Amino acid sequence: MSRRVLIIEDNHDIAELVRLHLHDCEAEVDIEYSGDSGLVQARNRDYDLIILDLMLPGLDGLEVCRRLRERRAYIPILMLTAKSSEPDRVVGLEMGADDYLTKPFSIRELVARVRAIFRRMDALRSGHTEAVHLIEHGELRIDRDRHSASLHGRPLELTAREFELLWHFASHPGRAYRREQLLNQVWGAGYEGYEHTVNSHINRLRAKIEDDPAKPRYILTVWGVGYKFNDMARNG
Amino acid sequence: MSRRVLIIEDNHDIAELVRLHLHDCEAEVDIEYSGDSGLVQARNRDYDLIILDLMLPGLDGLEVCRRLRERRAYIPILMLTAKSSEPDRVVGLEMGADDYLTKPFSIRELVARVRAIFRRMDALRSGHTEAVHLIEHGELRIDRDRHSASLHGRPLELTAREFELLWHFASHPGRAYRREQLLNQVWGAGYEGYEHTVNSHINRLRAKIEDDPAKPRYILTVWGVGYKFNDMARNG
DNA sequence: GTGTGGCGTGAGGCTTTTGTGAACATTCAG
DNA sequence: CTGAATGTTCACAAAAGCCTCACGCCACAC
Repeated sequence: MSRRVLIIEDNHDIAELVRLHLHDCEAEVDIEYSGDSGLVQARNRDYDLIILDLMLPGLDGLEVCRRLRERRAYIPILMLTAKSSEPDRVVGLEMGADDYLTKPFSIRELVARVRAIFRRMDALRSGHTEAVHLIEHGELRIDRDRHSASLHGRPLELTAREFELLWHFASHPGRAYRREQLLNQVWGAGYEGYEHTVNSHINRLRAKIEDDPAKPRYILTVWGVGYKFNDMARNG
Repeated sequence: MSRRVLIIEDNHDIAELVRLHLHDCEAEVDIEYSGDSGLVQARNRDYDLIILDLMLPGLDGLEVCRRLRERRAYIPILMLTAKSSEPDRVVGLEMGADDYLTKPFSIRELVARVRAIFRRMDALRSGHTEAVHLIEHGELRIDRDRHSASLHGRPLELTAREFELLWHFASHPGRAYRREQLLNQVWGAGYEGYEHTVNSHINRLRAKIEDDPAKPRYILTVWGVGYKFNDMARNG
């Protein structure tokens, strides 16, 4: 559960159906049944996505969208509605929606579109620090231009994959990644393979950069989740 | 602001129609008529958007998408195709498309979707992307990205399940949950198990976050109902 | 062809987590 | 005060998750 989704939808069955399926993409889902409460909740917490019905009791869906867009922080909005005419779709998109899906909808397509939005957010978020070309953490130096790394001043013999993995971790110290995310972000979106593959590479990487691979100082295991790069200033 | 769009589409009429209308949103448009040349061109210049037909001479559209996605730089891709079935759409989106529009299409809707993509890229590029996944209640701090929590500044050693449970509670302070709800929302919909399991985890969680587990300040018991996160307690 | 290094997968063994049972404690109604 | 219902604590075995090592495949260089 690494994403947060808010569903604003007065039809309980649809809302529950969507919640159920979004669980599969590791999303934590809240539901609000009216426009007013939806707007309040959306402003109350930070969501990664809002799925918005247009015909709502209380505040109209378009109005909810407009008010959300007044704020600075950008939140993706997916409109899910029975208003299926072309002008409706255009208005919805112009009003600030990222995507527009009409009822009746295929739940699999909805999930696919939600995943597309998550993927994009991930890619752009991690691309943000891409301008940096040299990272130093304690005795560890990683140079993107030279595509090389060194520890205690001694060069490390890393393979391409190991380097990418290490770079990805070191670019976002402290942040925990699940194996699925790593496969997407280091191996490339749409990579089909076992999550166990990640273990293996972590294992080889640790053998090269950790003094004692059994007690790693750099790449830490987050049990039941995945791995993260240690950002605590713990020398030893 | 000038945008650069690449249209990869073998039907000259459609390509020209789209080019014509995208001029309205100040876009500079290139056209390639085959998959191979499209891929080369896409890698050759920096585009803000690629509009991709799927049924192409030479390299297949899906293959073009896949190869583009291998690269680190993220380019939005809008698939525009006659393949209109639900499985086709799902495959296209899973393959890395940002949007999927089927022929015949409304040119106004296409333009609206393109503008939505531009708007989003602008917003994300200007840095308003960071949804902070952090909750603080008094001395309790919970960080979703780091998948860690701390109390009085000291880190807590929580297991994955404990963390999810705490996060769920802290996300909705004051709200009481029945055990059945918690099993559904934290363990996942459709989880089969005893409600007593929740007790056990609450017990372990309290042992870690409460100064005196017998008199909890954070996670309170609601007799005959379940548990709730205390939203009153501020000072100890 | 042949050799080499990198990579993904499989299997076994180990550690941590978690669900469950049982005993004990608390609340509440009458 | 008593008893039933509900909640808490603790221990333990099963399950899940992780680490390691080794094997075979593939791409590339020679």
